[in-house]
Amino acid sequence: MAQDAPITISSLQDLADLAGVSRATASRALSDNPRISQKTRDRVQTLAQTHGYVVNRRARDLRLQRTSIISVVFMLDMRSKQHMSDLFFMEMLGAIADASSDRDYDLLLTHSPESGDMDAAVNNILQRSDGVIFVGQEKRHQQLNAIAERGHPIMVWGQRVPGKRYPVVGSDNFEGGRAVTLELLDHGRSRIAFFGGIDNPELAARFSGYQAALQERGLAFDPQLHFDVPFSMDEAEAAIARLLEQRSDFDAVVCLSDVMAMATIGALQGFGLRVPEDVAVTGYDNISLSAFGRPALTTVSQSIGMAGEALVDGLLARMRGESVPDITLPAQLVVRDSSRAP
Amino acid sequence: MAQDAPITISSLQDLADLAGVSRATASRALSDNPRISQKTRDRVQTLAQTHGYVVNRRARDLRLQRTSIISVVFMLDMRSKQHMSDLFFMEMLGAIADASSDRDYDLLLTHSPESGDMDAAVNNILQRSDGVIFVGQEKRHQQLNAIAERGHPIMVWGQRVPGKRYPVVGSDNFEGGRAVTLELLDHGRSRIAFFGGIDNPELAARFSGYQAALQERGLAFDPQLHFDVPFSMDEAEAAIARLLEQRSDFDAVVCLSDVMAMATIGALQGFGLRVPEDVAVTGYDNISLSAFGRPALTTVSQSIGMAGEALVDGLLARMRGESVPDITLPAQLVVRDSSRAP
DNA sequence: CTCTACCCTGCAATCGGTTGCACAAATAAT
DNA sequence: ATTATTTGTGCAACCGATTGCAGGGTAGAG
Repeated sequence: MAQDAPITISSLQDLADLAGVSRATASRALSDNPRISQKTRDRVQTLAQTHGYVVNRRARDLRLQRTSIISVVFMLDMRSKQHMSDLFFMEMLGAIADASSDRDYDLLLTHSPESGDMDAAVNNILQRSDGVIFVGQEKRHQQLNAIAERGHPIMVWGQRVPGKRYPVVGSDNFEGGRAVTLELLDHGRSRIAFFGGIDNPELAARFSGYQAALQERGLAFDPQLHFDVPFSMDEAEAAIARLLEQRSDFDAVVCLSDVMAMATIGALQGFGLRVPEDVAVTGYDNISLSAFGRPALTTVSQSIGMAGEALVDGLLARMRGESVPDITLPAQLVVRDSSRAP
Repeated sequence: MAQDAPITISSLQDLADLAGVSRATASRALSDNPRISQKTRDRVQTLAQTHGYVVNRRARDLRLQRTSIISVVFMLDMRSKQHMSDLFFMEMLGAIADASSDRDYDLLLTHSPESGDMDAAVNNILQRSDGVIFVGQEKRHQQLNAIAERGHPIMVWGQRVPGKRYPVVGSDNFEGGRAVTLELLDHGRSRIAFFGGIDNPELAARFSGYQAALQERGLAFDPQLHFDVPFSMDEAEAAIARLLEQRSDFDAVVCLSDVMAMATIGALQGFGLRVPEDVAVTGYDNISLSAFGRPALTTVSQSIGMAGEALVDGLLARMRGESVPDITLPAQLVVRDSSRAP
């Protein structure tokens, strides 16, 4: 502590010189290689500490044939306009960023893959990073399979779909859809509409849960009560407004996302209907804003923090060549005012 | 096209062999070095094209003593709980990500710097990247100055403060605060409260704009009408609720963020007041959700896309050693229902 | 006192590029 | 025809690490 370093020490060679050993020994000492005597290891490590030396990652990566970078690709279907601005994606990004940072990997955030040249884009990404996490599988199931079969380490946030060749982390969408529907059914609602497209596996699973809940309580599913509402808020609100002019013979709405639920509440109120007195509304995702709408939103919470860790850990395992089991995280019902009994 | 490559070509050496030149020549040919004959350049480049060869970034970076990485640090003050979940930050992140990706730089997203060890964290970050973009200066002005003086390339999203030694990109917070206040004043409001802490330069500038607007219309500023509301929604709503029990002798509220405005509207409605009939409310940031609340939010739009580009371009210029002027982007008033005339 | 065994440490190649300098071939000048 | 100049390539060092293999020291056995 007392002897402050007169020279700056920026390379392994400098450190080795200072310790009076060779570069090789210094390298081994830093990585606690047992071939180096304990005494030497301690000395080198202490020296590194006090002089604030850290290994140059790029050089190490070059030698070790890797990048220490994980890419994240958000599979946003442009058609459905489920934009980055959807808070759920942002919170997921935060979770993945934290998890990868903890494990000493950098995060490469890639812009949404365009329609056609997905393959080229993916190749580019794979060159720049050691592995890729895809958030959402949308309708790209085939492409994901192709990438996985080419031997590239990937993990996918999404739903287990038959015939998939890649490991998946997802939340229990079926159970989530079921739970939220049962909550409504068991609190006096009986004509429950379902808002949202079900053209990707995750959403389809929530829809199945919704149908299952109806069946469990002895109600028949009425196809008339399912509406394919777009994800983006402006389109959603317009679509719902249009819908309300035609019919409003329901006393509850299950929405596919919190954002959509907020749009729905807006449209309903604009139409003179009270929430939850006239119509109960539920969302999905439990984004941080959902507690503060008027009324506060009943929703389903996905374990985003755990998801981030599972995705990153899974990817690291894949990179080591291990096989990774699918993981289904619990979906937890969060009951708030918007689904109160009428 | 016809002659498909039998061998995979993954290194510059491979490419050189294929072209029948040395590694050095191949390297120069790819970078259009005039010392290499046009004929050779074309041949090598075509070969690289058809075989899908791209240079290994890490190797090049190692040689060129750089990283091709830009770090982004969100200066979130933990005390004020202005969390990542605030959409404004997320949208800013997206803009920076797009801009840096366009310029062929990767983005390193770093977790919020903890209270004390900021210096260590920053050093670490600087080792990993060529430059840093700080979003928000909070009360870290001194630290930013110190970093800039050490010669590290940085750019800051924030407010021009006296004595700063780093280039800043920011929006016209004074004008934004002024415009939104004038809008209220000119539409029948006279007792206008201001919600939010002003303990960082950006927020202070909005507050100044608010005061200036009052003065322009001949009204005195009443300190009683300024409330230091926390940024996080739950705390904000609670604080506002508490406040309303004490006094409600105002007919409008200027809020420091859209999120805060939504909390305010919630609290007001919960208190039986109508928005905008009884109290008008305005936000700031124009996040994508703000158009869909009930009522839709009057707010101030910051040019986030331009900001991302300006920050990245500025940083690249700093990295080249150029000096960079401060940039103030326009703040644009967006009028919606929440500020309609009573 | 010499020989074998074991423990540490260092030499040097390698990862995949970039670039100063030298050199050979082609062209121009005398 | 010989020398000076330009032009196009290649050699080899370098960026900062990791690691197989070989060699120097020391200790224990004979």
